[in-house]
Amino acid sequence: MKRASGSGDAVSIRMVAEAAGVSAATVSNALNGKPSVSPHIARRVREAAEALGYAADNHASRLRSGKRALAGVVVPDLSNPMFGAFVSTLERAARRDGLDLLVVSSANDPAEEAERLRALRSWRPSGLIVIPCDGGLAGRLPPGAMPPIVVADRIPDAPAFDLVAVDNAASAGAMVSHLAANGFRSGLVAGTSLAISNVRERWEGALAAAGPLALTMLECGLAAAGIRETLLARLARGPRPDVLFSLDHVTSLLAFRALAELGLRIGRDIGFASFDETEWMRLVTPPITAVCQPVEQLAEAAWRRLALRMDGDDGSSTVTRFACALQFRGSTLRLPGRPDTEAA
Amino acid sequence: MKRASGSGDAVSIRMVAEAAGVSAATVSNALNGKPSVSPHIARRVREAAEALGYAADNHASRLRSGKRALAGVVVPDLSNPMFGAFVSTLERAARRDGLDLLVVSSANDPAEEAERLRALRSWRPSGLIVIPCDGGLAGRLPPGAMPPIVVADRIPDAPAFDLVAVDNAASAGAMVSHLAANGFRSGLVAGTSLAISNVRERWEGALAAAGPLALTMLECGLAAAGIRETLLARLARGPRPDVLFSLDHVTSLLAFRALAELGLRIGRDIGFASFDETEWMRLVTPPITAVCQPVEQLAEAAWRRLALRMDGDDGSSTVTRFACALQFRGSTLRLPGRPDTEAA
DNA sequence: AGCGTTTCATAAAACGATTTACGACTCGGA
DNA sequence: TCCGAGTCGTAAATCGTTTTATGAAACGCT
Repeated sequence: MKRASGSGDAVSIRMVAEAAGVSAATVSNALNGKPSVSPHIARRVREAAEALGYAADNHASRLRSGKRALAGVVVPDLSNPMFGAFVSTLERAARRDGLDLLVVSSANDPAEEAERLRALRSWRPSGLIVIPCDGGLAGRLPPGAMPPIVVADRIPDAPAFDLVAVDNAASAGAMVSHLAANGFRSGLVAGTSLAISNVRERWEGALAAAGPLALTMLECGLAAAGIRETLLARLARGPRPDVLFSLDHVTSLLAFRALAELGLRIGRDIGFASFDETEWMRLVTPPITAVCQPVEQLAEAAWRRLALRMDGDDGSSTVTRFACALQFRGSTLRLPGRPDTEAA
Repeated sequence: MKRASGSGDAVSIRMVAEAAGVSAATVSNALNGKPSVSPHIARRVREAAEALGYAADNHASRLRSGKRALAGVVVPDLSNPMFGAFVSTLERAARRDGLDLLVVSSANDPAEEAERLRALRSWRPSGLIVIPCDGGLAGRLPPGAMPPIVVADRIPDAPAFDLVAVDNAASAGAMVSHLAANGFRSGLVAGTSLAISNVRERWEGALAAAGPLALTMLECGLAAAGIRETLLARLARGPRPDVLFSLDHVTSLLAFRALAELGLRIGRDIGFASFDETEWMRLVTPPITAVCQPVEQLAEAAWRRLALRMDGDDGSSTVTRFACALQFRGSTLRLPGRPDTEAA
């Protein structure tokens, strides 16, 4: 049988040595391609290793050699497709550099995040990529030496980290310009909370680019139920905005449903745009205009940055921002009820 | 500064020992709560460890003690939300048992899968959970001793593994019964390939439960472009089926678009149901009837099974199947063009 | 005081690999 | 024949931790 009970009966370098009739050191040298072992012996060793199904124990190997072997990544929630894609890309990049990836989730909970960082550190990873659950990451690092850390997507309060993120302000601004150009005159901007850096940056960027478009911010909170309530309340009473711009995909989803619930037809009664694209936005009728975050680019860049740090670059911390692509779709065509008021 | 260059300058047990004025062994005993160390000394050690920010090196620890510390999980594609949710649940379960999770992706490529299994083994994980990319997993295990393996979601050709999966046949059957009861008389069943066990089981289950509903299978292949072409070709010419039942979420997505492209109105011109639910199905109009796979249950069950094996259970391999919930929605209401032909 | 038990800290031996330092051997040249 | 320079394999030291075996001190009892 191939399967055995655990790792206790794994074949060690000494067994290979014995089988090949050489010393353990020679086995190590041969398998690691050291030139100081003759081709004849090297072949014998390789054959013995093959026959026994030997694979060096990474723990022992790393312990003695100190070579890089692991990197860690902390995300707020793996079941979020965006983070899934992020980790997926990261994993491929790490593998290219011969590192394995320890993946942990903070469940969007600061305490959990601190705990997971602690646990991660015991594996002595050569580097860490973190998508923090809030701005307070710096205060949650375990005491003592830490490997280089690259922060992605969310902006920490302390500027002491390398940061790779999306150009929130510019992208939100571009979207708002598009809305203004299409004749929308009043906009409701919905997001979870301005305490979240991404949301704040997007709101500020939108505001700065608003021009003739009058914008109002609506903070909906972090819980799904609360978001729904807040949106329904605001849309049901008071003057109806020309267009709704939601600043994250969770709010977008709930907003989409709220609009349906209220009988507001997207593209006819009200315009709709989303920061952050998910699959359904292309499928509904009309399809939803959205800001697409370049997740793969983010992950690639984060890894590149980390690779530099792991190679000893100790320059001051950098900020890398990526532009988002804008997908203009049917949900933000000019409103039919309004005349063309383009002020060119 | 808190951040240091790498793991080279990490504080070791000896430094703690020196700081506390005791031996390394005592530090180890104290921190691991061994009763043989007096409360007075234990406190001194804990304080010293705290002050220096000491955390034991897991590699050394695992090497010497042989205690369980890592488990591995192999998925075909982390950016697939279903697998993301699976890994997410798994990670929480593993943590509960004090294990960290090494996550790797096989990119749906058998060669890559073999490679990743090899790499994983060098970490001497106490257990492995694998969602194989095809049935040939057994042939891709690296030679030599392996830890216990639980296979999830996809069914391997060789029956030598513990298996945790969804009850494909029964669920597809239940869906087909629903369709038949709603008066649909001809159905097109679309899936990637019958060579994939999940698809095959679903098709066979559907067929067995068809009753008065005449079913045809349409294999669309694995590439997105090919799936689209095949669907368009089949739907454009020949007799139009009353209902389309797609057997996986990728095919569902492409089918949804193909129907739109052909101008076929779901729920009016043709019924539509999907095996596997994704977010958009609740959002489009009409919403799509779907079979919902209990991903979290799958992950929990897979971990429970693995935990048993890691505890030394060496009974013969088991198969655990889970029923899926069916969500009946607007896409499979009785077709308006047809009379009620219910054969009570 | 003498002696058997307990209590508690430590020195030393692992764990499985890599690296260092050394030694045996061959070869070429004078 | 003898020496210096290469080749190539190995014994031993080492990484940071846990475990085992040992022993010193304290205590209770006669």
